[in-house]
Amino acid sequence: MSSNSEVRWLDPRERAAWVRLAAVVELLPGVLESQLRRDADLSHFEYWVLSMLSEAPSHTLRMTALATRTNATLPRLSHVVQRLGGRGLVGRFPCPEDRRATNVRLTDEGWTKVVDAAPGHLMAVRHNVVDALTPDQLGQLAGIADAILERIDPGAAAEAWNRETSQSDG
Amino acid sequence: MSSNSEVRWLDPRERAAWVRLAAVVELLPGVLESQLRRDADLSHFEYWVLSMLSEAPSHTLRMTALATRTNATLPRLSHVVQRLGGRGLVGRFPCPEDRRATNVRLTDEGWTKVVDAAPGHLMAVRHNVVDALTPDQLGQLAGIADAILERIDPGAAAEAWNRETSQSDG
DNA sequence: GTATATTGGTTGTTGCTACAACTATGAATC
DNA sequence: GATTCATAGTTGTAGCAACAACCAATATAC
Repeated sequence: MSSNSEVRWLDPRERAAWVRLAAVVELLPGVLESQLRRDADLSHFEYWVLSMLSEAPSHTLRMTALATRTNATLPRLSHVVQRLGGRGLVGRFPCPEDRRATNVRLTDEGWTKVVDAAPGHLMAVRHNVVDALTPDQLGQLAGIADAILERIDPGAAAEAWNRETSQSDG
Repeated sequence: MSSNSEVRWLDPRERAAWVRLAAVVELLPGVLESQLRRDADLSHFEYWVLSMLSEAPSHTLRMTALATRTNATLPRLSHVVQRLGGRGLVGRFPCPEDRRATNVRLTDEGWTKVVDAAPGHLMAVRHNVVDALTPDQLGQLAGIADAILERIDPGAAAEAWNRETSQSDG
């Protein structure tokens, strides 16, 4: 089915980079996950959801907007928001302007939750990633991750970049 | 519970790097996963397992060794190997030297499977990662990922490095 | 030689995600 | 204004992973 002779295998440099990235991608989520689970009873994705809401005007976002900001599919987000709603951390109500849409808003309890969880999570991110790198490496990482994102999700990469450079658009 | 004033928040540079890495970590597995699932009916982890076996002497490895090489826990590996065994891709038999241990060996069918799946997977890795980066970035990535691995799993990082530099030890 | 601890692995339970099917609203076409 | 298509989101099902409990075999202590 496949003729090996035509395949460009990875040379040692390429292989070294790929094996290490694969290990990071495999292990890093688990590390952050267990810190949050232990200290705040939150999954990393749940934290990200609450965090994005906490940065939004009125602590409110539409499902679709929240989905793109969290790199999630809509079904996945829907389930997670349902669970968070059951715990009283967010509220859901139909959008008055477009009645297909639903708005998600952080409750007071949810706000408290993020504020309490943030320092610990930040410490974990610092310890395992940010503070492990030199300033040069930090800049390199942004460029590298950007290049990869451009391949795996061209639209989202560009959109996220826009959001970041103009924080206050609708 | 937490006094915000003492927390060192991420500055824009740090935040940019972290947000992008988080997105990569969130999205990359799914991309590779669906390519393998579609083309070879294999999860990325299953592929990794078969691949590690294919590189081992006699296509055989003990569970614990296979677990460290795939960054997996033993329970997870056990389930996966059971499924792969059910599909006839690997065989399990007790280790004669230590009867607590079990050896896993790639079957002929399993070997064929990896060989057929490898080119497509390699193309995906090239397209989404390796070929997206400049030679400089490739070197930087290895260093960055290494630094992160050193934090999130010190022992394994060192061990993997040893394996890589001396391919033929027992 | 027996008791205890450690190592190597398996099995069961629970929770989350992916995928697919479905409902409802809005927009577009005729 | 009825029909068709697209958009926004929910719900149900199946499969995988994490965690904990468990069993078996080996090493160690006495």
